[in-house]
Amino acid sequence: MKSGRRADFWSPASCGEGEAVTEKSLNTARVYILDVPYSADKPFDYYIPEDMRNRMSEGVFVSVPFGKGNRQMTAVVFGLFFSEDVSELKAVNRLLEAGGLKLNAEMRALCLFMKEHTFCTVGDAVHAAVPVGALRGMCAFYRPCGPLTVELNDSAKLVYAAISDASEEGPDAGLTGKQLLDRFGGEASELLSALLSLKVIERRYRSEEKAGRIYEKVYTVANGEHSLPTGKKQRAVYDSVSLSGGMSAKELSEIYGNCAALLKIMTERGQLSCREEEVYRRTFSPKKCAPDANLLTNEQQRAKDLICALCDAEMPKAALLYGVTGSGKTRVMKAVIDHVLGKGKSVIVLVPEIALTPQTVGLFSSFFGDDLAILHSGLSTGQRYDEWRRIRDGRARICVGTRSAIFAPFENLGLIIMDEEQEHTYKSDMSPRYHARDIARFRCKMQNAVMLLASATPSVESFYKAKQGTYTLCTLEKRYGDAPLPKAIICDMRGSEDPVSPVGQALFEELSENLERGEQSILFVGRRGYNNFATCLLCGQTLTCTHCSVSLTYHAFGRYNPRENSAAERRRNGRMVCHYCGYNCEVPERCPSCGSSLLQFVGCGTQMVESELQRCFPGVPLLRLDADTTGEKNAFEKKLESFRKGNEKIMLGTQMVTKGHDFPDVTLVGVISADAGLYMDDYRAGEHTFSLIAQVIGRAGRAEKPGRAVIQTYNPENKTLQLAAKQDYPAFYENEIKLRRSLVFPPFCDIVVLNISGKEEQELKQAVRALEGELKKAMKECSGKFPLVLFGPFEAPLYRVKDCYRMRCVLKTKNCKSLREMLHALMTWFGTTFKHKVLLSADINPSSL
DNA sequence: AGCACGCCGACT
DNA sequence: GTCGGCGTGCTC
Repeated sequence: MKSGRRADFWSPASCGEGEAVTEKSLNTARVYILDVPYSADKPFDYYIPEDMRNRMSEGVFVSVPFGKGNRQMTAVVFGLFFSEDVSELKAVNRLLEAGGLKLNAEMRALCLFMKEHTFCTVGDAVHAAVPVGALRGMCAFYRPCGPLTVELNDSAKLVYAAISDASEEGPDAGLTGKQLLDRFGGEASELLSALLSLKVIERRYRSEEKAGRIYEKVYTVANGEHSLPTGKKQRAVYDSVSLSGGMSAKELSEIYGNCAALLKIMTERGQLSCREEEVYRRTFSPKKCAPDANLLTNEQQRAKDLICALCDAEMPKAALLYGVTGSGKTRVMKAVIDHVLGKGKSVIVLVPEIALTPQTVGLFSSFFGDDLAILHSGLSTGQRYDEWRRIRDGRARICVGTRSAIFAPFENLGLIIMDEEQEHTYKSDMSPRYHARDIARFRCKMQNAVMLLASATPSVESFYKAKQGTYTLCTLEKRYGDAPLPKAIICDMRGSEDPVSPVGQALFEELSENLERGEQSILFVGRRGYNNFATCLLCGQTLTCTHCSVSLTYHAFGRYNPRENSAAERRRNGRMVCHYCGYNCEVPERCPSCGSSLLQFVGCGTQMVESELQRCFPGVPLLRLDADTTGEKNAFEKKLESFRKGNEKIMLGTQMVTKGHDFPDVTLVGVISADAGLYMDDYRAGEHTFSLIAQVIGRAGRAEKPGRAVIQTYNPENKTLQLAAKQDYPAFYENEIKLRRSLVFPPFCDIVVLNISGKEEQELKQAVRALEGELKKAMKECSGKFPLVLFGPFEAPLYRVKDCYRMRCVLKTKNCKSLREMLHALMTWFGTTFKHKVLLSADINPSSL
């Protein structure tokens, strides 16, 4: 372990790797137990039975007895050492060796780092870093130990026979405890332990079926001397096998039809030899194509050289590749990846969402073929496990994926790329609440690799670091082929002639023009569904979810005329849906709080825009892209492909339309309402809006044809919108950083959000009061050590979600060791005081407030 | 999280 | 005088 060993987690005297204690045998394991609550998440020491010592090493998984009831818990060995007195220690129960799962020094250090920085347990960190397929793959099964030597009674004989039969199938075959129970009922467990103690059968571990491995017969030309086959088909098969250096039975049958018998004969004759080889479930078919000349412009070449020089330094470095949309960031990235792979190192490429992986994968698989692995949460357990193992076993050298791919088990990382670095999806909002960027920095430090952030609209924090020189700044200013930036019009909707229509006059004219010219358009809508919400004109109440304190959104079943705005009409045509918990109900006829029938539907979502476009442009094929229409697998890619082919002339949708590949025929982009995110009570609202608008506009006119953009707003004088329309990031940044400095927001401080949630409102309030007291006490003790300002406690912006009430405290502070220690103590205290009735979580610099 | 220890109320 | 409530604290 290079670093990461801390006095608070390790007692320095007793932690010995290569220390003098190796003279004596390492009889003690220091482990972290998985699945314990935060307050019990600390190292525990266990005695290692002698017969286990030679197989024991740091990073292995073990099963240990824990607590008064000696429950069997899975644990990870973090240290091995010698103890004089082991009388107080319990013994490790068994080693969990199945699947060869082991956490190397880097991963162990990373888990401790995550514990310290995100206030999760080591177990949470391990679960984040290791795919479930590998973790839960510890499934016990029973096999006979050699020939039977003792007399058994009748029922024992039956059980033994069943186990023996099943084990014939292969080295990993046998019967599991559950299978035995199913077959022999309750007495099975007694018989089982009797047979085990007689050493008639043994217990072994293997991967569970679902995440297990798949094997295939692979044929190669036999080594020894042999006659060549004479038959025509045999000869053809033989030649194929010989030329390819090895083919699976499946591949051969695809070419030659059923040839199982033939293969068997040829193997028996000694012409071919057959071995079982593992096949990995792949998520895409790699197609390697001829290396592309990859000509870079001067500017791109300079950026590439700069980043490659960083990579060659073999030091932990970070760079920010900032380039306007269409400046060829991908080309630079590809060139740098080639350089790093050329040095024999591995690469991780992170993309912000699953929907974007197919594009990136498509692009990269054509370059890197089988060297590419994919990791994201959309894969099945088995697929993810297989891809993960391909990386670990050195069969893949580049990994593309979403946030969790940052844990790809490479041991010789040269480069980690984060595309669209500012995206909030890189921050996990479940425990462990890590930011992929922090994990990337940690891994780069451990492996002397380079972290490359890429974006057209970097986060203010990252750009600040680049300006400060913490990150090396590489700028791409020219658009590809010097294509001009789209001409953007800000359209004031306040004086709109038709206040009902979400499509203003300017946008309507531009759309008509584009349709006439046969060119494509993209419209961005802030929200899915139909209307934003329904309000009562009499009492002013808004229809809200019965489980969450959010307004319900009206979703129409099919076509709907926005002008027929009566509740009765809507009742027939749709339902009210909660976007947080999925709750849905009929449209009420009367206001639930005052009983009036004056329910008014306001705001607009994707469905409404779709209806309106159908009304404005009858017969024009439209493509709607939002979470409701991309439910099925691959729907997103299929729809994009269809649009690329020109099947539809107008595409409308949520965030999804803002990213993605270039559509050469798109010359017009419209933002239906740019105001949505502008005035949220989040200090990053401006940054999000800028990034979103700049990205949508960047979709227009990437090829020879110049692009236009229409931004509809009720705040035309807003500076962020004006700068976004001009794609002037530097000016936006200067503006924003001044604001952040004067109001003291990141990067000039760190923000900690303490979330307290519980099902019982009274208990929650009580816990919050206690927390406030404890916090103020801790603050007094810490005063002077680091800056700390407390805001709250107050109700969270979404006070109620899924029947859970949520309160929060916000701290403006500095993320330093003393702060983390204080929070650690606070979390431990809270956990033991309130148990699971009320939950406390700490989130440092959350993605949204 | 579980599980035990422990200190107060309603029963034999 | 005892059975059982769940508050508090520990788990190598």
